[in-house]
Amino acid sequence: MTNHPPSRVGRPRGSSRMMLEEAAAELFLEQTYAGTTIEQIARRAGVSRNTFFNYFAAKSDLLWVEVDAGLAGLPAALAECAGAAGPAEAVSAVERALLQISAGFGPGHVPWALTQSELMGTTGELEASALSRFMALVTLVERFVLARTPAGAEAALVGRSFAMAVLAAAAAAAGVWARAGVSRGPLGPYLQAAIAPVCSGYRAVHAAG
Amino acid sequence: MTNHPPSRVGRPRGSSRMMLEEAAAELFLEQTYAGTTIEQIARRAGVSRNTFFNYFAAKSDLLWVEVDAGLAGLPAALAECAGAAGPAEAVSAVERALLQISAGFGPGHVPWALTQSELMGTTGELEASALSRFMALVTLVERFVLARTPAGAEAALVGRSFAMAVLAAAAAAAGVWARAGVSRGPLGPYLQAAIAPVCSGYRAVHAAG
DNA sequence: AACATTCTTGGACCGAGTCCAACAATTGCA
DNA sequence: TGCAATTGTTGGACTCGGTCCAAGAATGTT
Repeated sequence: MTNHPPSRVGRPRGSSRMMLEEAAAELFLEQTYAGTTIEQIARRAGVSRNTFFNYFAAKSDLLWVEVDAGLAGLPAALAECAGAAGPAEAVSAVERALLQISAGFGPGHVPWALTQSELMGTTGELEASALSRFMALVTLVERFVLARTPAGAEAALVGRSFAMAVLAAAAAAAGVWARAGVSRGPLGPYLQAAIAPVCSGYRAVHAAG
Repeated sequence: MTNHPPSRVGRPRGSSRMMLEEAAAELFLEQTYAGTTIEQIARRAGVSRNTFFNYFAAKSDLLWVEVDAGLAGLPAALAECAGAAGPAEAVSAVERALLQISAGFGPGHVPWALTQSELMGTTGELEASALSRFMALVTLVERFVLARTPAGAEAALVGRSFAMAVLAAAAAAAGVWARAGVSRGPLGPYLQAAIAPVCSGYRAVHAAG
């Protein structure tokens, strides 16, 4: 990725990023997310508070490192299905792409954002960070579908509502999966059960329309 | 509601609440939401900053007064359809209840939260307030549906994902409607087109399952 | 009049996030 | 070897949303 050939001008970055993530993980376990301040995280990582903002734009970003990494594959997964011609095929492509992404999440490591989601509502930062990620995915999916939908009176509305509905269902699946405890298997089946009805519903609309 | 018979003990409230709303409305028009501080709102309303928090728990509450008022009717609208027996009927009841609520939103007054929704992402408070409201509705709808669903392996997952999907589609409809400009008619048709596919998709699952 | 109750207010405080100006560490070039 | 240019790090000051508390103001009750 950002694998600069070892010669780069300027002062090299410290090994701070991973240390910040680890320090945060420890502190979140000890004190919960809301109970730890950026100052504490930075200090435990042996770094100044300002350096923290050099690596993360917001405290809440720490909760989403794993999720963001997994979701970064969505554009590529969608591009693989770029051949999809009509709107119904586009819906199916989105369905497949989401399932493919979910394969990256095993029962072992559950992202912070999901485990601490029960504390959502107390802080508000969590909600904010969650929704901003959600909306980014929405525009991605929406664009993919609209590019494969003939223009029509309701095309924009249906495209956007499908994007939001299918991603909301996916989020629901992730939440239930995370709360399922140790017995949870892979995320895939949860996701499948959650989004299939949405997808088939919108496929029917496109087939009829 | 809080219609105390005129005699009540203690110092009476000033007429502050409406003045705060009006002051905020003016300032949001002049300076946008993010550009105005609570201090300014309070001062224009002729009230101290602390008094503001006596009426609103957060600055973002000001964006949702109309929406909250409209959405307050959802429990009642659902209760009207409480006779619904099975899960498929419950889905239809939710669909009807949402449409009934939407009748309260005409083309004239569009809530602040929707008009300023394009600025979402800059502040974060907006996202947080939006998601917390969304999740409140989710648990409402989820409970309504689950109470009418026979227990089963996937019942919880399907119930929650339906709730989130249908409300996400509804939110999409509200967003598109708000952005439609002066030519927008009533919200109802938008909502109808957005949530119908979701509802029919989940109805099919329940009919088959 | 004294009192309980409720609203209002000022002030102090916290934490997230921004901005800026200094400083440190490195590469590249004379 | 020394001198830029570049980039990361740091401290400090600042803004703003939100919380907390203690004092005061305005009412009803006894």
